[in-house]
Amino acid sequence: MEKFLDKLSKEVSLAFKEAGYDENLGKVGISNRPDLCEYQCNGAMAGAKIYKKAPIMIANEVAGFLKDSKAFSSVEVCPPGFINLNVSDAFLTEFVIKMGKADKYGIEAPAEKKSFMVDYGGPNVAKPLHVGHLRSAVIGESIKRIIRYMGHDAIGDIHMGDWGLQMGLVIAAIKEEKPDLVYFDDTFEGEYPKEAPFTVGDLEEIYPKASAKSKADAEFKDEAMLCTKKLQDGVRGYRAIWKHIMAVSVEDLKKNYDNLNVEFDLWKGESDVHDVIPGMVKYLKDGGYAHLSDGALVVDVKEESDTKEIPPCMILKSDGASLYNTTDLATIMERKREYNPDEIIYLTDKRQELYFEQVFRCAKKTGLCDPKTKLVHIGFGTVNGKDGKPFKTRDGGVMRLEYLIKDINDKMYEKISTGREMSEEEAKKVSKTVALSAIKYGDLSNQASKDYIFDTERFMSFEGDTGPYLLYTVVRIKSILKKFAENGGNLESCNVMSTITNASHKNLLMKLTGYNEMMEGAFEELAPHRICAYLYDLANVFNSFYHETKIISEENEEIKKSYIALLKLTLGVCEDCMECLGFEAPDRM
RNA sequence: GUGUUCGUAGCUCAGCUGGAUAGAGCAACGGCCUUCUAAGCCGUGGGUCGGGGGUUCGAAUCCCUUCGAGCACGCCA
Repeated sequence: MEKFLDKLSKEVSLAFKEAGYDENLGKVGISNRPDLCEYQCNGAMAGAKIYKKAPIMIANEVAGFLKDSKAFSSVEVCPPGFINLNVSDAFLTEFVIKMGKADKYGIEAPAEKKSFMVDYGGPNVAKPLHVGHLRSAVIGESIKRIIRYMGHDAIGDIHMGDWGLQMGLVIAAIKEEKPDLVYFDDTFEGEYPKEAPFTVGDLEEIYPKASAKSKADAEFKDEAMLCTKKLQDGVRGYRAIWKHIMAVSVEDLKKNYDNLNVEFDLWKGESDVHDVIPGMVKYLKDGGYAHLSDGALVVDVKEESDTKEIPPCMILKSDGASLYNTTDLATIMERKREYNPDEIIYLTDKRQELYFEQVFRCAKKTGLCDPKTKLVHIGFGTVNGKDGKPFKTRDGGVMRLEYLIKDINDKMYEKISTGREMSEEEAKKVSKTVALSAIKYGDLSNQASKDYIFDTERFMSFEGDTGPYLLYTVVRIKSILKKFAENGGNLESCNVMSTITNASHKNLLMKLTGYNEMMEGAFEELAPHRICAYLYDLANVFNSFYHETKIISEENEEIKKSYIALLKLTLGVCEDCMECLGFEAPDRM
């Protein structure tokens, strides 16, 4: 469905053309002076230079041709050459009526359906999630949903850190503590136990200890490296214990991501490409792409247009071992082979920007990646505490995501269960829903690339630009619709009609018309915060309308039904926005 | 050092490809509930958009410069 601003622009462009000017000057935008008009066109001023004519004259001529336009109820020219426009009720309501009937409120299926892979989450196996993992999960999930909503295909891949030294450290630590375990007996030929000899809790303790020990104890570090090698070489027992670590850890991760309403299609990791790395390295060598530099195997990725020094992309360390780059390149290769997507989107901390630039260039240059595949890195900023420094616990440790979420859930439960009549069970469920919106909206409403301050109190507030405020607004709408139905009203029979009763009514209609344009923008820029801003604006205009307008008690039956239809539309738009952001509203709160 | 991102109200942030008087929220103050959830709405105060220069009819936005902050810059991920 055509965008509303484009429809208005078409009208004005035609007037420019009729007046003898370039029709491209007729672009209409939302007014930045709502006290003067609803929409505005500044083309006359841009045209002044081209036609060597006073802008006010051009504007007046154009306005003359707009007199009969059905789209506008008023057209005014203001010095130096603004064309101020008010949209006619009929034109506006006609659009909203069409929008209400259209699939996805006027968002058309894409001309060309594309396939995307979204690489997000990126947790490390055997290590608990911390606040840093929040952004990747929340933003990535939203981007995946936006892509799907726009009618494209998206595969979400968690891309775990499940290989390399970190696993060797864990295995070495287990071995040290329980050297008699059958996994470490090289002569053992039977079947390994199905049960893991440890729990998630054990793993969470093992890793930090092992990591610290390896730094102080050289012997232990050597052992860890040996374990890593044995694992990678496929030694039976080491693979078996690794599988236990994976199973235990993945189960826990699933639980955690589940709590965030984040869902992955693929649970792949670095280990999945281990076997294809030798082939890839051979390909890079044989193709003449890679060469040795200071003992390491690298691919040059400099380009003439560079304004900065881009170091080569390292394929193998000087000791011949693979590294992050190696697995990422191999993953690109495998993704090409298995899915050949049109675009791969990576969500990581923005500090990895240069790194991904190197990897992308290398993948393109060497043909590991299809030339048509677009590789995109979305680097997000740091989550800071109230002091503006990276978010920490009170004693300065890393804040575990699980505890953070639990803390917010508990606080929200307290807030919701006091002063509301609600069963404990419902209050728990509702507070979890509201808490999730607080966390996700708090994160997503900031531009991804910027650092932001994680202020629990502010995010959880029901006032202002917060998730709970939006949910509250949606709950209000639901409540009215419920009441209407309880009073015997038929929701299906309600239609928006062309009467506009007051200013806030019109504002609501106008805000709704911007939906498809906003969503397309959010998709093109992969920017969930655009949806947040729209949702907040929409909630505000709705609340104004709500306070100015009695809906259930409206006596004119037709107008009442029109209001109800408008509420249904507003609710639908809000729900679709929230769906794209990855949270939802309860029925009451 | 090189590159890069950023600097907007007391605080947290918007501001799309340059447009009229720079916007929200929080905090402060003042109104509005016999009526659909007042967890709301309406209003008041608060700013040399870090500084300086330039391009333009017109700059928070584009260019240059300067100050300040963060981050990255081959064997970590």
